[in-house]
Amino acid sequence: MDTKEHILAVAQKLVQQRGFNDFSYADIAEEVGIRKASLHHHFATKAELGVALLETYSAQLNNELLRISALPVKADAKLNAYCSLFQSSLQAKCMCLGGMMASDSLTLDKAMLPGLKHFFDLNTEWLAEVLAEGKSQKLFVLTSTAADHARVLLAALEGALLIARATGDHETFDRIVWLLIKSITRKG
Amino acid sequence: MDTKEHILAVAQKLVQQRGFNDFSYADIAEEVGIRKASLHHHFATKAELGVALLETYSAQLNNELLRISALPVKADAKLNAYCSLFQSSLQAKCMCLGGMMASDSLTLDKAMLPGLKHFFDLNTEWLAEVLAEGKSQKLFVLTSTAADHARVLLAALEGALLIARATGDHETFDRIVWLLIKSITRKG
DNA sequence: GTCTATAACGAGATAGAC
DNA sequence: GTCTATCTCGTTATAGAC
Repeated sequence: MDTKEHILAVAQKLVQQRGFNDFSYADIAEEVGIRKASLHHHFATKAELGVALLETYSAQLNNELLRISALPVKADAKLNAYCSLFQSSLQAKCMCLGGMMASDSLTLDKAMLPGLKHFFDLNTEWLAEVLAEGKSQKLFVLTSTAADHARVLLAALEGALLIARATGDHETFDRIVWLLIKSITRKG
Repeated sequence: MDTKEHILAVAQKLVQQRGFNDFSYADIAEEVGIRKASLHHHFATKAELGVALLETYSAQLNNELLRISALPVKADAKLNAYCSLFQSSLQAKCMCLGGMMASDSLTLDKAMLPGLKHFFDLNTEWLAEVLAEGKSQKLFVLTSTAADHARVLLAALEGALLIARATGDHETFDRIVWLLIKSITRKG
């Protein structure tokens, strides 16, 4: 891993833990093992770093979604795998980077906002596909469009992660995920 | 309104817009019309201010919930009124103070965490009551306990507010609320 | 590409006069 | 209860040597 990737990895973790405005170049520099002035060679401004973080995070998500889509399983298992991504984040006491950036949205450089919107679109579009797949496999029963159910799922998972991480109540998170899946699963 | 209340009102709005760590005593002082040193007379430290903010926000919510509970309407209308609280927040480009504090949770003074947990409990307990009421009125069909559905509703509303405020997509927020309510509403 | 050094600013907090 | 003045520290960012 080269220095630029190392910086991005460290900064990503810091955003997910503290938020975009609550860590400094000094924090990154210490963990990467270089001086903070050197960071500006790779990312001239913090806004530039933020844009790059959103890009790489969306790319990481896309890789995960492609991996899940390629699994030789039905749609219900794919949805479970997607929810597991949030569960893993909670176990690491990390918020989703997109959700964290969203909470900071009013203070972010405007250059970061398109990348943020793109991240949420990536999630809902993939979810809508999996929901439609599950519907045609007679696994899911949807009471509205797949796109609407995708929006509800993403919002509920982001919210559940947000709350559970703050309260430390992992059981509540698991119950929310369970009920979300159950509520669209065909009975019997 | 005395000075202390004025400070709390201004600080609350700033938290809901920017987060607890992204505004300063200088911001409050300017809007209240006093010097920032004077703020320390009312709230010696920012953590003290944070604890007070959570207390007053929970008290405000409690007043709203009591008002809604006292309305001469059925449970479905009460649930609608609750969702409208989030809708109003979105229109003001404000996050829920609890949700915002939750995103900052790893950086908050530990004295603030019990008040934060209490805020979420207040929401879910009231929601569970209204859901149980609606079930006995044959308005709602629940596939799990009222408490579980309450958790899903709160998480989804917090998440929907978080995302919609960042993307500017108010229509998506409305569709999420509509589907959440529809999914527990008895058909016919 | 990394370094030392520093600029320029804003943060929370305190002392002490009025 | 509010003020002026100040302290100490941390922030992003830049200049210029190596």
